[in-house]
Amino acid sequence: MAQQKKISSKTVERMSQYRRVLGRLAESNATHVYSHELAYLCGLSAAQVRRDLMTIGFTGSSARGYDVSELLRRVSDFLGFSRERRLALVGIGYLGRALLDYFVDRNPIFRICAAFDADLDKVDRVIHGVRCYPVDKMGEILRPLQVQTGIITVPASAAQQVAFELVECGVTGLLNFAPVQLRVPPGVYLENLDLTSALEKVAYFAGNPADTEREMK
Amino acid sequence: MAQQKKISSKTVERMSQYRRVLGRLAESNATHVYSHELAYLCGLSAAQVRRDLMTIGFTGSSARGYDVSELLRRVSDFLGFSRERRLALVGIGYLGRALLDYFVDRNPIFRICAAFDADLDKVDRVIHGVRCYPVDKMGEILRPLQVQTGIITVPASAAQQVAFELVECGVTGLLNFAPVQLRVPPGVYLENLDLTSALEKVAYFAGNPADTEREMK
DNA sequence: TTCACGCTGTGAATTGATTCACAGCTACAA
DNA sequence: TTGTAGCTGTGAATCAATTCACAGCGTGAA
Ligand SMILES: NC(=O)c1ccc[n+]([C@@H]2O[C@H](COP(=O)([O-])OP(=O)(O)OC[C@H]3O[C@@H](n4cnc5c(N)ncnc54)[C@H](O)[C@@H]3O)[C@@H](O)[C@H]2O)c1
Ligand SMILES: NC(=O)c1ccc[n+]([C@@H]2O[C@H](COP(=O)([O-])OP(=O)(O)OC[C@H]3O[C@@H](n4cnc5c(N)ncnc54)[C@H](O)[C@@H]3O)[C@@H](O)[C@H]2O)c1
Repeated sequence: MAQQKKISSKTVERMSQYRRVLGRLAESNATHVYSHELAYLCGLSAAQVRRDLMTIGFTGSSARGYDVSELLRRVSDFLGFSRERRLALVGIGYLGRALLDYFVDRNPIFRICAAFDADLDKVDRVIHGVRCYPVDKMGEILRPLQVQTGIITVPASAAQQVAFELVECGVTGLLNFAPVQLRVPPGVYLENLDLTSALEKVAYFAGNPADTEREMK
Repeated sequence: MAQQKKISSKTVERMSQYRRVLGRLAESNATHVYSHELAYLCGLSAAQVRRDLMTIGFTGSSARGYDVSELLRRVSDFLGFSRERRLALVGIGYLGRALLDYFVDRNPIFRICAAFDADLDKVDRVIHGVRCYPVDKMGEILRPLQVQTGIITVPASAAQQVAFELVECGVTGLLNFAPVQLRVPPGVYLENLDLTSALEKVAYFAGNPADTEREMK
């Protein structure tokens, strides 16, 4: 079950994109895709796609390309869609609620199963279909469910404490939206999604068209 | 006023982070920072910080490090905080509202000045302090204000059309949250923020601790 | 049955980003 | 005044990601 080669985070991210467009292709009854088609739909190069599929050992046919449904299954397996994955969200503010609304019921085996907030007005009810608990119930709820992934949408001042508690509860992957650099023990994966930096970056290039050049990833 | 060397998008993103932590440092009355301190606060290496500051030609003192307020001013200038920047948001759903709530009034010279939606129930009022207009008023509103940056938070099915319209209105930088690969003409900067991929990536590494290894960027 | 086209799989090359490593400087201590 | 510890600025080295380029194959056409 061990991974032979190490998989880069970029590759995993692209797998998620492949999965999405393969889903659409499957819905439109396409049976095969060429690497250049998949690439186009994802905004990548054909060589990139072939390289990625190589890393998960998927192989296509030289004349017909890749079998859509087979590849979809393979990519889904790779991403862990074969067994249920449970996620938790902490911080039911504007952003937390947007995420709950979006992700709940979107995929039954990849689901946010609990939300937490320090504000007692927001807890002990169901928001967008997810049970909301006070933060001090975290361990009690998360441990038995073996939740592995946590989403942090609390203010920056509370984020480190929340991260620490989530890790204590057995979470090994964190998606952090708070604008602070969190410290996590080795073995815990941390991904920061910094909306402010992203926006300032876009504004920078919008205002400096000379730099935009070939910056179109 | 032209950029001599090309600036990478990664560097710009880090500039935004530097700006944030420099702001905090200034508030706490720190007068100087060493590259390794700034690096620690941003989760980067000291060499990286020095390299970045080199690209904007900022230079510190070998014994006291960098002057906080001077560097803050310099980085802010670099990012374009010296003149007002106007942004527009299209799609006043959950995510759009979260962004409006967060970015409005946070910085008066870097501001979302208009929001648009196709749903007539959502327009012609003020949400979180921002005027909301019907989509067909886009040109009329954006052109005179010289809005350069657009945020797209509409459903995937509408995103390409919205992107096209924004570009028509003179926008040269787009931050897209919709899970589709948009096509924009050369010279327009496009940044995709794909929350689903980000989440699936975290879930992947949460479930494959072996791969987490040195993946801690 | 044979041919030719256009695709895949993949080493090798390239490009880009990050880190190393160290010369040179500066403030402070003695 | 001199010594020194610890920092910056930066060329060179390394490491990571992407692209090139092409051998080899499978399919459909003739
Ligand atoms: N909304 C955005 O567009 C946006 C943009 C950039 C960054 N962010 C960051 O994302 C995070 C969330 O943003 P938001 O707009 O949803 O904020 P918000 O203020 O609307 O929500 C924060 C929520 O966290 C809860 N909370 C506070 N302390 C807590 C604790 N210790 N434990 C559990 N819950 C706690 C609050 O009760 C609140 O419900 C913030 O860190 C913010 O800086 C948001
Ligand atoms: N909310 C999340 O957490 C999340 C996660 C992943 C991806 N996304 C993506 O972000 C985007 C926005 O998500 P959301 O949850 O806010 O969606 P939402 O459905 O709550 O809001 C979409 C808004 O866009 C408006 N709209 C629809 N067509 C339009 C058009 N042609 N012109 C202008 N406005 C139009 C709708 O009236 C609505 O107000 C979607 O593309 C979604 O896939 C959101």
